[in-house]
Amino acid sequence: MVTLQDVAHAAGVSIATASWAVNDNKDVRIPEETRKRVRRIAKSMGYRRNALASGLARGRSDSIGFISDGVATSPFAGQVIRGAQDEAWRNGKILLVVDTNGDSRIEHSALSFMLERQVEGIVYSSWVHHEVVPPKELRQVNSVLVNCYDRDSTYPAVVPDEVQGGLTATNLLIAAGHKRIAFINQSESSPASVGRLRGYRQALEQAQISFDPSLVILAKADQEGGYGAVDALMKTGATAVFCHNDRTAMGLYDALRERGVRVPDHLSVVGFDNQEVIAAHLHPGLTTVALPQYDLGVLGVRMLLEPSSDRKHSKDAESAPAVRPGPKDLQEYQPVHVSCPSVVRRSIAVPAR
Amino acid sequence: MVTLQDVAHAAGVSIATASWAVNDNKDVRIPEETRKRVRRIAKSMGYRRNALASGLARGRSDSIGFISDGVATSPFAGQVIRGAQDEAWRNGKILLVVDTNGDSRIEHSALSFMLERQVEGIVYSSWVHHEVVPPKELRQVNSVLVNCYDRDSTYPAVVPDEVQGGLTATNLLIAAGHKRIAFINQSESSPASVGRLRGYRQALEQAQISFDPSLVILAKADQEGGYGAVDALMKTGATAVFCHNDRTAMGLYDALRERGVRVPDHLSVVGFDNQEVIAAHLHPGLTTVALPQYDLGVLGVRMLLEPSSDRKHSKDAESAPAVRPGPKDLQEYQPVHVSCPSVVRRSIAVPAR
DNA sequence: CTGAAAGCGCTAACAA
DNA sequence: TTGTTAGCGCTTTCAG
Repeated sequence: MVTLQDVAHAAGVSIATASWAVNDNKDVRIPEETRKRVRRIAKSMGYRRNALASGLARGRSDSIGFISDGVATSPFAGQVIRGAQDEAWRNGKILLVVDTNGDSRIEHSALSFMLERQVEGIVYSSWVHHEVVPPKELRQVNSVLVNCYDRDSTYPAVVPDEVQGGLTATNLLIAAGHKRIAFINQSESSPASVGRLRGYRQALEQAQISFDPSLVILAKADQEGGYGAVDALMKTGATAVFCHNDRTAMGLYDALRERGVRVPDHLSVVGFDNQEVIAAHLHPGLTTVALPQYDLGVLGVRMLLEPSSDRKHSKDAESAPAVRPGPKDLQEYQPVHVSCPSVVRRSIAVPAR
Repeated sequence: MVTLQDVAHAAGVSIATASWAVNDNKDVRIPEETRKRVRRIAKSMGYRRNALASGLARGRSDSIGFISDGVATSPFAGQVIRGAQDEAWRNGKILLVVDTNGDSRIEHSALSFMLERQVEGIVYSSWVHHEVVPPKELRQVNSVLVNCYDRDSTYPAVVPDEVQGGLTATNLLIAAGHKRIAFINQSESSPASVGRLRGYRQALEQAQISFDPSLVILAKADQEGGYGAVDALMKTGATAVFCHNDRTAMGLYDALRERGVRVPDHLSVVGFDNQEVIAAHLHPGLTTVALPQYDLGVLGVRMLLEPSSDRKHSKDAESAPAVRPGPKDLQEYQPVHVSCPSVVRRSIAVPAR
């Protein structure tokens, strides 16, 4: 291994000068030619800076931790991680990734590992949008929650805008002229199910369509759920349906086909997630709303790297007068909601009649 | 930040003793009580070793690089990365992950980044099994190819056993009693398409069924390909079909349903990949062969960490007498083939007649 | 403009 | 058994 010392020696300059030349340090003026020469020699010798030594000396590691409870489990997380990586990259940082698989023991060791490695921040992410109680070690370093949030908003967080997403999806149907729109929602309560429902209702309201509770059907948020919801759905007499997610829509497609109901001629369908191997490949292609996974990743590390103080509001005694004392000096952050764009394909038509 | 020095000071021991105590070094005997005390004090002070300093001093980083051309693109890669991570973890190493998205510029910088960070090895992986020409920097460190291989086998590599997979898939059909088995293969030539075809033929041969070329249909390896292959398939009069992958099978399912052909009553189907959000959720559930993604990851880092010399064969002049000179001192490795297990669901039945 | 030198926090001889 | 100390490779004052 060739060190900076070797380079300096070979170039006949001091090690300090070599360092400056190699790092192209602007704060110090060394003749352009010397700089060039040193760099050339360094390259020819195959010099490569030792990031451990450099990091130690500078007190920074140029790395940031990324903790996820499931990269593998879902195609989703992959996009988040990619966004995070790209943004980190742009800032000269590298990602230390660990997938805890939801195991909190792994989570703790992962955190130690990262902290020992002097990460400059940690992105704590979940593959499903939900509330989490982050391990306390997270406080020891700058960190942000992605696709999840803590109850008291003591961490900055970035999540998809479920309400807007639900609104967008429903509007797609309304715009096509539908009035009787069913909603196969996730039976389990979650940010997604309540947010999307709210969006659905907002859209109806804005279109002056009165909300009919019998139009919302609860089901498990996967193919089996969608498949099983078909009877209830047919009974409603809806001309269109908003499915909680693409998997639900996929299951529904199957059931509809078995009944001879054609999409979109007999029934218009809109999904949610724009899920990789599914949405674009159903017959007909599924119109849906995309989860902004990549952007979540990007924003997550961006927030880490440039802690813009304008986004946070210190919880002062006036606005919340001793109602819930809580940890004294913790700030309260406004979660960032990233909007979910629509992706139009072929599953929507004007109503039959 | 509390350093080892602080701990030593607080405990009234030398810094060396503190180091030994904290790291539970067995090579040196220090009284159990001292050891305990130091560790207790360290913990109470919130001491955390600086991995940069420690790594620098020891000359190791306890980290390994993982380069992929697409974690995000495919649900597959997620599993590989998880396997790699778990195995690294077991050995006290952490993964530096970067997804190059197939961009060779990113690839080069990623390599530099990793090399600078003194990674102890690099796993170079691809989301689709194929031949690659790895960047030469890979030679500067211990590294292994995962789900890909280089032409001259100058790197250790671990790949799925496509032949065995194709054989297994076909045997599933044969075991159910099918004789006339079609194969919708990927039109593009790839390790998967040639391997699986070979497996298919081997299975037929072993079952004494003669190979009928008209039974193999070429199609794009996705839903659209499967969907479009239905006409050709029906013409063959096959009672069963082996699809190149699950996506193909999914598309085929759609087309069959539109024609009123029922799976498995009228036609038995077997896929390949056991793809996450698809295989288990089709109607009926798709019997398939699983790609051993997780194991590929595990084996990759394992091979990195314990370079077992029994797996490699130096290319000696006798066995290959000057035919292709090639880089003199490069070893030739035998790629490791990981077998693909079958996953039985409901898409296979005995032949109709 | 350039070099000497003092660390960064930790490990591992080498002494004691 | 424990402490002293010389680095690991690089950055960065501080003098020259």
